[in-house]
Amino acid sequence: MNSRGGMDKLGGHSQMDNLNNLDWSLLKSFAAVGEHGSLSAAARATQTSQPTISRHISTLEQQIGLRLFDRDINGVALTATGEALMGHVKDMADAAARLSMSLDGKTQNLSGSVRITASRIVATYILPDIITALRALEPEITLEIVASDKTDNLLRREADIAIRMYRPTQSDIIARKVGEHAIGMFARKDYIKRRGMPKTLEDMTHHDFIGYDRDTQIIDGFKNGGMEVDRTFFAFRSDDQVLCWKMVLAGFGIGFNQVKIGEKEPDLVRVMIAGEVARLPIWLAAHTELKSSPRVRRVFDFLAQHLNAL
Amino acid sequence: MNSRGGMDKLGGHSQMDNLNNLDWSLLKSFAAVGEHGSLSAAARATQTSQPTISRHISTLEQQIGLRLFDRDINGVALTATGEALMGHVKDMADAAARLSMSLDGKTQNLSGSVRITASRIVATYILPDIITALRALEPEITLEIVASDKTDNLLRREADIAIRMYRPTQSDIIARKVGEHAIGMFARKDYIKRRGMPKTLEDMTHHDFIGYDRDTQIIDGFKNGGMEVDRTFFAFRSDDQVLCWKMVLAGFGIGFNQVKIGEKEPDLVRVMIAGEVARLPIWLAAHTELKSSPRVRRVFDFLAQHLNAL
DNA sequence: ATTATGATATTCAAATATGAATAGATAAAA
DNA sequence: TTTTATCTATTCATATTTGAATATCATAAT
Repeated sequence: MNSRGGMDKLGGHSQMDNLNNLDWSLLKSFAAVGEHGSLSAAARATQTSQPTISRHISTLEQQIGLRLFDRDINGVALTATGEALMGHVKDMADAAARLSMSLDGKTQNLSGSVRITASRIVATYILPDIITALRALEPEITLEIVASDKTDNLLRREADIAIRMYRPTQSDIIARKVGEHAIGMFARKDYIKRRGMPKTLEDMTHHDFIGYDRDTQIIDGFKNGGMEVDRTFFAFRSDDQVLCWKMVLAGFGIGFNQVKIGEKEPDLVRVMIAGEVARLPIWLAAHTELKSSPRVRRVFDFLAQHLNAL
Repeated sequence: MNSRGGMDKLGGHSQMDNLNNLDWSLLKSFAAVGEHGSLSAAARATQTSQPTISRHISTLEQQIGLRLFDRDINGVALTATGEALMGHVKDMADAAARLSMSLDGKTQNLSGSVRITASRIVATYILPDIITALRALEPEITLEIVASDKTDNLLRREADIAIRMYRPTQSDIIARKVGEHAIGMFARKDYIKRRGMPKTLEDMTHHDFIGYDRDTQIIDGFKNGGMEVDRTFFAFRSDDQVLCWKMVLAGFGIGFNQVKIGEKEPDLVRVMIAGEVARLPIWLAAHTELKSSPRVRRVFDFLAQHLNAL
């Protein structure tokens, strides 16, 4: 088209015309760059190429006559202007995500993919069996698991279904509590042989514990059991739950995990002092718009049923 | 690009990919068609061409696998699906409009155009003098007047500034009451010569009145003056205020208008029975995002000052 | 009957946008 | 130091998109 070129001619309201009639494709690229932090990442996310994104941003900046990003070699950073405008573009992206989800509910077939987000522990030790069973029943459904301990954004459809260990709070979300997992203490058999099996709370002070850095659930569990501990109580700390579990499997000391997971490991033995350390609720969450998608609903219900059975 | 073509191949989640990564240009066209009611009108509004819009809609429908519009020879009508999705697309359009307005505030020069919406009466009889004066002071500013008795949508930037005879209620709007206009009765001199000048409320029942069809302000004014009338009291009714005024100028009977306007007509004479018939407030309104636009602010303040002086 | 108007779909030459390849530049890793 | 991995910008042949022109149909006005 030649309308863009035509705007360049001199005239009182040429700029006004441009501002009022921006190309939404450029805005989409702008949103993607703002969200992913680099032109390349935005290109990957939008399934285009980096030169395309680069030109889109340049064109947009030229049309509005303002710089949106400071470029340097490491990537791009929003200018103050870009920051101010990003809010509006994000609103557009949110609406687009809702559209996409609503759309999904209108295609009345099961085939397609469903993206599930879960903590790395759950994704690694619990989901494989469940989704294998589901896949056998529903071969039309492709499953994708995002194993991440950060909170994914269901409102943006970073995932279709989230499995969480706390009550979801975002609005526009349907959530269902599907069960609870007991948390227990485990150690490798040879570690216990070497250091002895603790029988009382007092015994525990002579052992090496593996715990989480910022997550206070374990500490709270001890408190409920009648033992005051703080972060320094742990000989090893990390917020990477899988790493913590690997430390237990390596025989470093006593660590924590869901009872069902620990009991599956033949090399480990459960350390029982005062029953369960804690009980974690299991919540399933999905976006409201997706409740009419038969595919997502099928997976949601299946997960609810099987997580409950544990 | 070839990514669109690539989506057509068979595969479990080919559709999913499409839905999640829609082309925002197509959505813009969809929004425009939904808003303007025809492909051609949408093409005019988006400054593209009708074939482009037609293809955009077709492509979008093909990608999502659902029909959005029923076409017939008179134009297009949203399907149930289209209706459901239109809400989300409108959200995008609203966000885009806010972006555009916010953007306007960031270009720190006065040049550009400002669109003012006002009733046809105000646009015809009051604004010309004011904007002529403004234009002399600010030659960089281009002014555009949308003379319309329907309520324009400031949230969508159908206008930058609205002059209204009632308190604006939309949110995200800044409004300022800038004055009041007295409403009086006027008739052509030869009509009065022929039919006599009414002196009392009683006299008025022997005259032909020109009034509005649905607008009850005049009727309310009579009520306040102590005279109960209803719609049938008027010998001629129309909601087109300019047409009503033309009827007065043609000598059909006694009509209503702002005193300042009526007094300017040499052929007319004011009919005074119980003082003013009514007082109408004058409000100026603009979108909050525009308060930082120097151009719009300049016009807003100028209008406030000069409408107040009347 | 006839014309004028306004709607959408289709065709095709021309304008435009795209991505693979490449260059250049930095930071981290070996 | 060299290598590797990431960035962004640019080039250019190619694929895509665009709009003027046109066809076709329905309705309104003359």
